Amino acid sequence: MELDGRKKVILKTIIQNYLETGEPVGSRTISKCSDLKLSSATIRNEMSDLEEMGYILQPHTSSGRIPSDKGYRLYVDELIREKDQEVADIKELMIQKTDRLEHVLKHVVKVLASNTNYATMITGPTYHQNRLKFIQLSKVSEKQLLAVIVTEGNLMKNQFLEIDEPIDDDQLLKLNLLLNTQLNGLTIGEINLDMIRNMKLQAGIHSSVVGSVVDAVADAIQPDEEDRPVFTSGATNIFKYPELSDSATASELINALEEKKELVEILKGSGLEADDSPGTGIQVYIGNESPNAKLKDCSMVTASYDLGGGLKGTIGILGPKRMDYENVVDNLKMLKVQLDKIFGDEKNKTVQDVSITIDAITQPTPEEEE
Amino acid sequence: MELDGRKKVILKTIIQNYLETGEPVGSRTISKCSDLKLSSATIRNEMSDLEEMGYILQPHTSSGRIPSDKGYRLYVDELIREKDQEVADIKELMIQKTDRLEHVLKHVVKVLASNTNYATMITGPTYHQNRLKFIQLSKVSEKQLLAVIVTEGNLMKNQFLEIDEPIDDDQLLKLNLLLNTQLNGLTIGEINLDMIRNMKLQAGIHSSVVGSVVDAVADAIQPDEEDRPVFTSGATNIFKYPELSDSATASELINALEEKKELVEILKGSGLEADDSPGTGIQVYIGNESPNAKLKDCSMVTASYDLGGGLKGTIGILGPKRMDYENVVDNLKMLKVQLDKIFGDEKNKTVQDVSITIDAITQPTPEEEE
DNA sequence: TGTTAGCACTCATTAGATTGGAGTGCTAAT
DNA sequence: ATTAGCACTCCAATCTAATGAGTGCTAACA
Repeated sequence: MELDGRKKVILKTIIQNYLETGEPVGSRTISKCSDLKLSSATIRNEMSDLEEMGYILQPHTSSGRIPSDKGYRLYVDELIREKDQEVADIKELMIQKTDRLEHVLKHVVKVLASNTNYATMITGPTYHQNRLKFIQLSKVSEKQLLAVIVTEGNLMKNQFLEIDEPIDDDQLLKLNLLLNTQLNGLTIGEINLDMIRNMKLQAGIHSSVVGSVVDAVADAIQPDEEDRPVFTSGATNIFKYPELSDSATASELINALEEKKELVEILKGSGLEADDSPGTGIQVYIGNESPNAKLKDCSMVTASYDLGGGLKGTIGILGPKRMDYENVVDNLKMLKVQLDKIFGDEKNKTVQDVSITIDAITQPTPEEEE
Repeated sequence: MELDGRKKVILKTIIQNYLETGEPVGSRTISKCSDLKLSSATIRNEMSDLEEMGYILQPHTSSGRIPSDKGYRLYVDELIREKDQEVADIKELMIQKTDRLEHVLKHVVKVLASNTNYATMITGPTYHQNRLKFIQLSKVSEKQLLAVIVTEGNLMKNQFLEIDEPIDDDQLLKLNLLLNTQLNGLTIGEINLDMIRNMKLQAGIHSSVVGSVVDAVADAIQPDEEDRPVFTSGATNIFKYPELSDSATASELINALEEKKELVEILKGSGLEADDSPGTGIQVYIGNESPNAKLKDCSMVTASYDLGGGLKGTIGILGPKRMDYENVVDNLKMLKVQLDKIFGDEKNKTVQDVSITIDAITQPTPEEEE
């Protein structure tokens, strides 16, 4: 059997109708609202075919049809192909310039959640290859040093170091010089034991400090994948969709949103695969296509964002299978544009804002616009 | 009418029974399981009295009785009085020494949630009066300075400052000296315009830098009450209690847990009032006693914790009114002991661990025990 | 006077039975 | 190829009756 034009139109109508109502849709409904002037009987025949082909299914004999995962998939693919052509028309999102990326991210999920009425999530960016840029040891008290480590993306980390014996200003200066000359511009992978031994040798009595600093560096430069920041919003939106709001399903979904670790896993995966479908970077998972079994009754749309400077993260939207894909995809595209607007223009500034969990940095040039 | 001993026993039995089952409890049940050898008829009379006094109520004519808020209140007050006498026997909680307080807090809510089967939340500590301890400006690049600001609790903040004209090492040293001598030991309230003007004068051409630094200081020292860290866990536990898991209620509760801002508000309030009931620092809100209308169908138990060094925060447990108060109170007490164990012994170390949102600090003396 | 047994009554819950209607599949006519 | 018509299916909503846990009250009892 072949999926001719008419079948496609009917399928599309069925899906759109189902997206709105959430109820199985019958032949008569289609016959009325579709542009095709066909009687319900004809539609029935077509629907019968569509069912045979696996695009729609019947919850029970003699109820209307609902789209199958395969049906959704066809619809979404088609939809996204169309969307690719259009230039997304950007309604202005109310993202204000805030002083920390963390805030922006929180804001983004919130806006997105209230815009779409689905649950949303976003992961903070990661750096591919983080290089050391600057190290500074300062003496805070007799036996305590403060190490400040700055990496290329201006990710910062502070750490106190206890020292056994006092160190004078001159020695500290030398130590700083040593650390900076030796380690500057390196990634964690490039620091080897040889170098460390070498440095320890040169540092003399303060070799233990070098060890501590290197440890701190390792930490700063390779931030825990484990507690990569994830923000979620609109979890309660799930309750707006009856098919998801029974106690068991809702519990499972909200649990999934709560388990940040799993969430990161899912979103990370999405980000990678996004390379497949070029152009948009938007991925749609329908039902069982999802990497996580918990989400088998939902759909999830993810998009990876890129703030330049190697900063990449992922946004996700979680909703029922009968999600308004069109709106969601639009929103995500719009969001990308917005983020670019905010962060894209000045590379330096962008990167500056980005020390997420690790540090609080305020906008260097405070252009107020509240 | 008077609340004699027998009535109290009966009330307690009713409540305990209801805590377990969640079902209205009838006279016959009480007559069987209570130690008092009384017939159901007698119990009925007593129950009738208790109802008249407002301690219990009937969902509808001819169903068993359930405790009213007033009944719970009596029970909880009595219970906590008892508990105060006992020394809580501490089952070892699986809190490991982690390297960041943030992790500890996250862990605590998680453990507590799985221990109690309720939803839990915790706010990070705040400082009452934050004093400046150390300021360091370093040159990162030609036109960029890095300001590191450390306050008394070792709360740290980094901030980049853009400068218009280059500054040489000597000048930087002077600037550092100036800032430290002038501002050291002050709270934000103590820095006045006069001082700033004075400093700007002394700084000469770099007066604008002083301004930026002072701004950064203000930020660091008075961290946003707004985005005080709050962690929640076990939100899905509410689905374990039928009386809370209908779609509307669940949605409202989970929403309440999601709205961190409101949550902080609630918990902050609790912390303050905790002074009333001395000794425990544990507060119980039953139903409408809660400061937030959203929680009117639940109970909430809060405890403020104190890590020394002016570090105070609040833990909260949210569950149905028929919450196992005894267990919850025990758990909270135990937790306090645990937290003290971890953080209490060495003041310095405690405070060190605490730069929560602002900075990542690892344990200065890494006593591994994994 | 406090306690108990017994009885009539209430009312939420449950299971069955009934019905209405939306929808299908099939067939025959157009 | 399309459509009208009819018989059939089955979910969902409504009603009914039965069940049973629980109460309040009264009268008897220690």
